[in-house]
Amino acid sequence: MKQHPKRSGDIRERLLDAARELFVRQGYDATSVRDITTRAGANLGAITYHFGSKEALYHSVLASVARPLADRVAAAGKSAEGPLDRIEAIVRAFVEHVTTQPDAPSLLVRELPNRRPLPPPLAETMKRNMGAIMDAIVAGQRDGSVRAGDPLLLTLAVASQPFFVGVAGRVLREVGGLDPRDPANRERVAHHAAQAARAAVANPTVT
Amino acid sequence: MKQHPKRSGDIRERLLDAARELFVRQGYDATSVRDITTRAGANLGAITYHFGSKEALYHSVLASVARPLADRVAAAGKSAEGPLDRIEAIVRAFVEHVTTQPDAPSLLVRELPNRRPLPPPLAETMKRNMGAIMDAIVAGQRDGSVRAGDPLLLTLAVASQPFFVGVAGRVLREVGGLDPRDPANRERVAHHAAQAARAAVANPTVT
DNA sequence: TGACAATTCATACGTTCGTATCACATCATA
DNA sequence: TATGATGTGATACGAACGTATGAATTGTCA
Repeated sequence: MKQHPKRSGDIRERLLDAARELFVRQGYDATSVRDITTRAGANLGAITYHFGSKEALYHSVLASVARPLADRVAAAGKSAEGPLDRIEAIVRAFVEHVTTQPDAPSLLVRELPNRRPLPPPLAETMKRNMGAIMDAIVAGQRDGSVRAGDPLLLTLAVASQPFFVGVAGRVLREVGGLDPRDPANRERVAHHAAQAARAAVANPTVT
Repeated sequence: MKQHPKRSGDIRERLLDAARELFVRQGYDATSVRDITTRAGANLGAITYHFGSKEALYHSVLASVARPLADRVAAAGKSAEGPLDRIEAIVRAFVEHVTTQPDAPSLLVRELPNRRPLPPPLAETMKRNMGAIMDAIVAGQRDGSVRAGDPLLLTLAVASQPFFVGVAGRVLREVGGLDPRDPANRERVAHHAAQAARAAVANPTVT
């Protein structure tokens, strides 16, 4: 395991952690390399040394956050049998991931309105997640369990649920006094989002 | 109409417009007062003079963008009769507003992950919009047209639809080649989101 | 028209930013 | 233990930032 001559992974990891927390909370521009290195207990030059630049560190953070989410969603998409159950499983996995770790949607959501192209790790995750959902939608339309309509729009209707939960968790907390990170509530929120997603795309003439 | 001794509203308006466009596209931090004043054809000091500070200008922009959306949604919430129709009308109004003018969700979505309190204009609009939806939900639960469940979570399921359309318009365009700003598609997207929202909260035992 | 307030302008100030520089410490290997 | 690569540290640099300042201009009333 010791590829590096020294055990250099230490500060590198701490930089990644500190950067993730700060980027999530304040965004890229509002977070200075001094903020990050101070919080990581590292020297000012550490980011340049380990990552080359602030932006490269940012992309590393994105990758470290987005990849696990996409993996988990992809796994959920393969677990269940029927298309509707698959959709529900995907949404549940998404919500559970996102309520324990809202980093990915927070970061993604800051990038979406930008004009610039999405950073590659985010774009890839987005594609994988929406692809998993759309596959289930198309399969469901074939066997009649999902109602007719543009698969892309139906996918959006499904994806919006868990995504919004991740981003609007703060609203739930402030307006409704309901913290989706609390394990007691998490199951309820996940169940609810999954049900809503299922109902939104299920074929009414069958259900 | 001329409250101001001079017709000073000219540059002031241009500053608001330029700032809105840039804040939407790049966010607050990535937009400098020099960007704004240059684009508005104004002097560097114009923002300080007319608004006092960059942040005050930002809040003015937020108010000018968020207020019309909340007004439109509130009006839509009063137009229809039954709770489900009201929900559908709200979502339609929301989507139509947001596809022609995605500024409000773009700005809001950048603020949501922040730790700091929401800027007042955004918080107020958020409250008004979610309140309008929740009113309809509660009414629908009373008359049985909306299924049982936490009204807050059902509200979230509804609000996520139009909101996500506003934010993910870019994704629709890039992944699916479907531009929701195109009037031809707008109606389809609005209809679709409204249907999805209705299906997500409708009482299945009745429908 | 003359005077005064409102506005626009050019420019300066102090701060913070990301990165570069180069000296120093640490450790594996010979 | 000498050596050389790897990592860490203190500090410097130039650029960009938001705002302040005071002069020049503009427009409106007496």
